[in-house]
Amino acid sequence: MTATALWAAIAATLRNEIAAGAYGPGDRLPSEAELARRFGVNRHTVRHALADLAQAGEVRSRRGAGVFVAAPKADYPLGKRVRFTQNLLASGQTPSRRFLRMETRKATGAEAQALALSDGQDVHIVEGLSLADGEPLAVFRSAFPAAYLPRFLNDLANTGSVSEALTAAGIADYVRQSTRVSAEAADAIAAGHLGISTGAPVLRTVAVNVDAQGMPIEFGVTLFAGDRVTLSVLPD
Amino acid sequence: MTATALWAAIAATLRNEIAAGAYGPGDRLPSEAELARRFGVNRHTVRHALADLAQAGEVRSRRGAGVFVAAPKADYPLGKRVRFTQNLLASGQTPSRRFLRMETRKATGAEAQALALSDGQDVHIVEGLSLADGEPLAVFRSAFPAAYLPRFLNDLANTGSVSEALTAAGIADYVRQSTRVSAEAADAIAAGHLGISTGAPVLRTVAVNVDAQGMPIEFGVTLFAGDRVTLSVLPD
DNA sequence: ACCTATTTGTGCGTATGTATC
DNA sequence: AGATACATACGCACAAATAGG
Repeated sequence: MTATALWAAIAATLRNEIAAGAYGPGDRLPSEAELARRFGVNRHTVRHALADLAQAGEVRSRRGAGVFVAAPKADYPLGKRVRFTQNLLASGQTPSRRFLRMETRKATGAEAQALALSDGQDVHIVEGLSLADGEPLAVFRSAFPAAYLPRFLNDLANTGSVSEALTAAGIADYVRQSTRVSAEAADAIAAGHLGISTGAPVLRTVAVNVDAQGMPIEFGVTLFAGDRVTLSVLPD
Repeated sequence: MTATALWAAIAATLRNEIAAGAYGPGDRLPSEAELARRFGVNRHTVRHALADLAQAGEVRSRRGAGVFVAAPKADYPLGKRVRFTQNLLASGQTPSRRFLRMETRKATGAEAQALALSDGQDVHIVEGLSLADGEPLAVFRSAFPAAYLPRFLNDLANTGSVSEALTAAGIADYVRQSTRVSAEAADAIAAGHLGISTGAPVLRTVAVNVDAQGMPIEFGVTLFAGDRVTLSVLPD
């Protein structure tokens, strides 16, 4: 009597080895024939195990080429703090940002409401991409109240970091006030930026971040590539 | 060269016949041997097709018994006083729940890990729909540790409320330990339940809830219709 | 441009185990 | 207890896609 099927044991072994880093994302696993020899089983048994991994999205097979470890979804915590860079560094990925557009203009209705601005006030708009290991993860557009942050765009252009630009303006810390998450199909523009196909699922987050005094500092809309990101909601 | 694989053609044929009503929910399909004779293929080829249906949740096989059509879109047991207190909805809608399936079985690896169970322990499985104003919002599957909640399914069936069933087991309060949110395309099953088209974006949440002592009580996966739901993440 | 070895995909046949009826 | 039905596993063969020389 076997408590667990052979193929299940092999699948578990491969999962452990992938988790342990024996095979990294993008690496090719040994061929089915090799694995069959190694485990002393028939190739079909290995295939059953690999099918289990593939169904869970952990590997991807290409006929004629091999079976490759899939890139893990970046886990993006939605805690109190907003720290894109630290989040990704913690998961072993190298984050980067590419700014696509910066400008100062009058706030739209939604922006003014979210930032508690009166009508006709200016906001700094920053649009760009967030990348992990060079792969686009998300496209964002954020609005900051210009009256409170007169030199924000200059500082941002110089440092390339939102956090540093805010620090330069005397805002040492800012936290998430609210975030709404929804799913939608990517339009052509978002798809182009994220390198996915139009209609592919994306996560939309709409967030308001405030400083230590509760003053709204940032109103941001972010679209995450659905196949590359998981948002984690964790109690603080 | 076959444009489509034999097993894929057989899977498509079976899907059509199920959709056409040749086999209704709960009905048993012809045995693998019969299907193999009918299609003039090896039994393994039929199994490949059936595995495809099973993976999509359209059929469910029971060793020794047969393969049965799943997805009773029709009604199922239902308690009346359903208390679905979720802060996910804009006010003014009347929430309800419809339970599709309840059973007790051995925990899968993921379930055991999330609930901190040792191998081979039983879990109660509850599947169902969450609705607002009669419109399906989400389809969920939750696992509860059977050892700690021996009478849970009875209580749930009697009360129709997860909260009340947990209260009856002495668990006055349980809180979210972690929730992960991702976006994906709806498969045929989820699309059918949610009344959306296959491939439409859905929100997947994977949550672990714990009791006051930190004991994992519920491991739940929920798929929300992307165009009907926004999840709000608010600091406590 | 072509060939070849490698690798995954499909399909068949057989045998045995195990759960259900 | 026996028959039925699904689950697992092995072996063989060929097709199709890929990669490299």
